[in-house]
Amino acid sequence: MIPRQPPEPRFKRLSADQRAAELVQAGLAVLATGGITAFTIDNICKRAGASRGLIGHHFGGKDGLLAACYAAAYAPLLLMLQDAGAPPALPDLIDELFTDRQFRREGLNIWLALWGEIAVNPRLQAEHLKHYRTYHRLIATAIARHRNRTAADPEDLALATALIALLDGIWVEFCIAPQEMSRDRARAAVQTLLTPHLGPI
Amino acid sequence: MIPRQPPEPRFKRLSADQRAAELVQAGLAVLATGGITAFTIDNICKRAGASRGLIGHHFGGKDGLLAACYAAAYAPLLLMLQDAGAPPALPDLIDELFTDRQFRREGLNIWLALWGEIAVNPRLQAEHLKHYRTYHRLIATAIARHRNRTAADPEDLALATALIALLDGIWVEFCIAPQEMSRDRARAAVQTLLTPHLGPI
DNA sequence: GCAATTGTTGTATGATCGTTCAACAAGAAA
DNA sequence: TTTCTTGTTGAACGATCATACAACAATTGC
Repeated sequence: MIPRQPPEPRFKRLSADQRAAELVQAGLAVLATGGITAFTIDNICKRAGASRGLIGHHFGGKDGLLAACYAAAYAPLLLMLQDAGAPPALPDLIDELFTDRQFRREGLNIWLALWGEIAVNPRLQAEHLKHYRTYHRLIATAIARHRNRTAADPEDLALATALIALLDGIWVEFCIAPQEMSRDRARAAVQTLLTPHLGPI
Repeated sequence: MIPRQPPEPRFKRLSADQRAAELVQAGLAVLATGGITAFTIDNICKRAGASRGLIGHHFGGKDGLLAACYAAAYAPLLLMLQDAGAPPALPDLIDELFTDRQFRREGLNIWLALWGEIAVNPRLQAEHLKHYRTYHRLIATAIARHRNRTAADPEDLALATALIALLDGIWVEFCIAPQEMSRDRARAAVQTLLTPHLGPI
């Protein structure tokens, strides 16, 4: 008599939150690797090791997952800016942006993939605005603190706008021409343009 | 007797160069409107008023057309920087970047669409490098001239790198959140960050 | 006019796309 | 155990994708 094994489960059953998180991670990985054109149901589900019906079930469709991926792309940045309740000191903040954790092609590629889509997709544009405003306010606060102000004045807000744009552009160049925009050059660009306004950082 | 009209030609026959140019223009229009995901044979040929076989015939396939579109996207910028044999004076150059001709969402959207693709497409990356180096050299030359130098020194090159990144980032923000990055704010950002190095512009 | 050239058309093809949904099964509750 | 809830599967569907190519026709050269 062969002892009967309990049959191997055909799939693993996750909580809705867990499964959603795995699909988002897979979506981000696909965006980083192949850009927005690789963001397909097949690619994502294969990467996540899940079946094709799940994206519809958990996100209502591909667009829903894309919006969730956008929020997830912002998460590490906002977390770093908020994890102590307030943004870190500006020099620390900038240091962090050039660590291996933040300054990685695999991570930054995601922004390029998403920006091209946000520019022509009103729903994602609305989604973006919320995250951007939080992000901008936190950067402006860090700048104001660095100047020993308690609240950000218009000058701080304008400088935050400029710094955000500069970082975006650095990420673009780093992703499309790494030979020309090394981490050192990127850092030097930020130093050079900010020092006259904020002192040596 | 009805006088026999010469039959209406069923299509207009263009020279290879003309047709190629029309397809490139249609491709750019599609990128500006719908991003890289709208860059399909059907969309492009419909926009160009041509049949679907032509992209294969003139460019060998969609990838060939995309590379041609990338070169065409750079053309207005490089033309502006070279049309007098040398780049314009730096203040004029920056003024031009904020005219209606250059600072338009329809035009700048094209960059966002392409960047997301270049980041994950080695062939386009190689294509990009050529154009970028020309672009960078011209900007650096304009900066050197503005400082009364005959040739660009390392400081000029670094500042050119920073300025290019800043412009890229401004274009990104302007395309994905026009409410937050108006033309005036964009201009102010460039002024604020460059003035300490180049004097009032 | 006539033949050669070459730009153009549009269908056929097979692959892949996003979505839907009925059947299923894993785990929780009874 | 049995029932119930709900996460999961995967096939089916119609739409759309890029490409190939044989037939065609506008123009050029003669």
